[in-house]
Amino acid sequence: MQQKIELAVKDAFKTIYDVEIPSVEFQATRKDFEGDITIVVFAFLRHVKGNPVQIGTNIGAYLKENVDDVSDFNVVKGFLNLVISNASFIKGFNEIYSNDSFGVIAPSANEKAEMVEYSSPNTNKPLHLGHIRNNLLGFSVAEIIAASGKKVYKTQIINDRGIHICKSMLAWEKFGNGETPESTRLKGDKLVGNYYVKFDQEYKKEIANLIADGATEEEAKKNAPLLLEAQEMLRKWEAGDDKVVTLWKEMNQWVYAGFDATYKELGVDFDKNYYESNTYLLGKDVVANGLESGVFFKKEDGSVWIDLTDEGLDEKIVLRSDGTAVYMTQDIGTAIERFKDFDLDALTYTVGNEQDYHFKVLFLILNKLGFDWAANCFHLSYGMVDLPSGKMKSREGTVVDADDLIVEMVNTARSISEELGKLEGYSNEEKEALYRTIGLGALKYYILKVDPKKRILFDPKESIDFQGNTGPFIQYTYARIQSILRKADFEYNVILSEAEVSLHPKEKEVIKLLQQFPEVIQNAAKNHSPALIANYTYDLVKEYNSFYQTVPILGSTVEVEKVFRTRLSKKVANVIKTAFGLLGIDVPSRM
RNA sequence: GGUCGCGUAGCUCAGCUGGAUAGAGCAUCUGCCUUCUAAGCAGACGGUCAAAGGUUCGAAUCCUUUCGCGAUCACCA
Repeated sequence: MQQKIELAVKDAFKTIYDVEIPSVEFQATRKDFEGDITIVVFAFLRHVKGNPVQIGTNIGAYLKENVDDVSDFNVVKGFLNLVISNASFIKGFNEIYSNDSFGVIAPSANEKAEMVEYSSPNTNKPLHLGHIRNNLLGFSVAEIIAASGKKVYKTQIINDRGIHICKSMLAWEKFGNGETPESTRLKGDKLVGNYYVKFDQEYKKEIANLIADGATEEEAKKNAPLLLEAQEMLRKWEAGDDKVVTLWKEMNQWVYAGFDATYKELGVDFDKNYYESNTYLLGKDVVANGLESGVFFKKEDGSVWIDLTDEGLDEKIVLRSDGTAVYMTQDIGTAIERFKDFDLDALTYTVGNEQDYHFKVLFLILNKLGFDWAANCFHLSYGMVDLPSGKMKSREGTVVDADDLIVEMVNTARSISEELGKLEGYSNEEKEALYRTIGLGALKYYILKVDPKKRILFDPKESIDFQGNTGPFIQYTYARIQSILRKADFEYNVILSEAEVSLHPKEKEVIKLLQQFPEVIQNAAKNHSPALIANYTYDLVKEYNSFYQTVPILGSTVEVEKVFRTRLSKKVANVIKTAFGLLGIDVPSRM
């Protein structure tokens, strides 16, 4: 309809002023003015000289005359407010009503896919609050891109090798007494994480002893026997030592089982896992080629660098003097590998903003190496989750554990629900499932509604709200609509003609919001921002509630009004469900 | 010091490519549960959009400078 009006406006300028207008700027009419859509006349002054009010009036009159959607107009200053006819609204609503996947575009087969990487944990400790933000963001963005018409592959790279896991392995060997997740009834990632902490404690003791014996702090840190042993273990691992590799495999399996449990709780999944143990040697051949073609240069000590001073950055190392790979080398190799493994044209990395510089450099290097897809690599950078006490520090025990937080959210949902006591007739299992849906809904929405770029201050003492702009509020509206639909004792799924229904202004607002949904999804995909979906859904629910609870049904037209209103409710619920699906949030039929 | 990000109501956040009197929630206060679920609705209170310049018909939004907070600038990952 907007396009129709845009064309008509262009025609109007042609007939009245004989000028070509390149585009028309629309915006929603502010609530204080009469009308539904507003055209900003000021923008035309570049092309047409004259009084904006006069121009607006002329155009408005033309539109009213020639476009049947426009039933009236008024001009305030430079703003041309158009009143859209009821018939047009009803027609528009009827078009979207029966489409259950309204707003979602199925992935097209002839377009290339996009890969979204997220999570990418280390295998030496459990997932924490920071991972939760990462996981929710990555998963949601992947869903949103998929809903915007693109095939998406979700992936993670598991950092399963290196000194960190050796530290856990060593501590387990020395102090573990053969403990296993089964014997301790601990989640595997928790068990391994405990030994990582244990290593650090024992390591610190050794350092203290060495310092007491007269070593400097630096020497002590470097020469503590435990650290040397861990480094030796890493060398053995790299040499393929049977015993070390066997232990490594076993302990990593424990961790994976633990991660899988957390991922399942969070409702996130992956199409493909990459393991650093398979990819850490990648990229060296690319560096060799790049060295030949002059993208990189070698220093006297044999290390290889790239000079990015022309781009306003520094020199960056891509290969150590001993010929081993650095983080950057691997990332170059892994990116190329992914484009070989899948038919991609874009790659998104969900990684915290402390790595902004790294990814800037990575993409620049890929570009210089001549990969045209480098332009479609995107760093989905997000702010840290900070605690009131500052950063989360595992050594200081201020980490908010992912599993613990989920349990806490579910508990809060349980106690609020029980207090409200609206769940008669539900079995205990059904209730527990519901508490989970609500608790996780609150957590996910709380994290996803804020702009990814911004840092989040998370106060564990202050529990996450269940009122206002929250997940449970929106879930609640959904549940209420389900109740309305259950109780509807009339056939509401019929087609109503455009003439039968009279619309309340608030009803119009709801329809307008519904119609924006496809655009919101496209926008969210473009900006990699679930926050746009979240805040849109809230606006919709707010508007709907306000309508439904303040506008009475008038006696004379009860039947038709009831049918239309019920259909509107149903569509709102449908959009909530779709939108929340994109955020990875479930929606309950009752709560 | 260089680079990047952020700064909007007491608190947590919206505000799309510049548009009309800057919007929600929480908190505080006032109403509304015999009609569809009160995890709700209606209303009041609350702002120098960090500050100053600039661009223009028009700036929270774009540009410059300053201040504050954070990140980053390793032969770590």
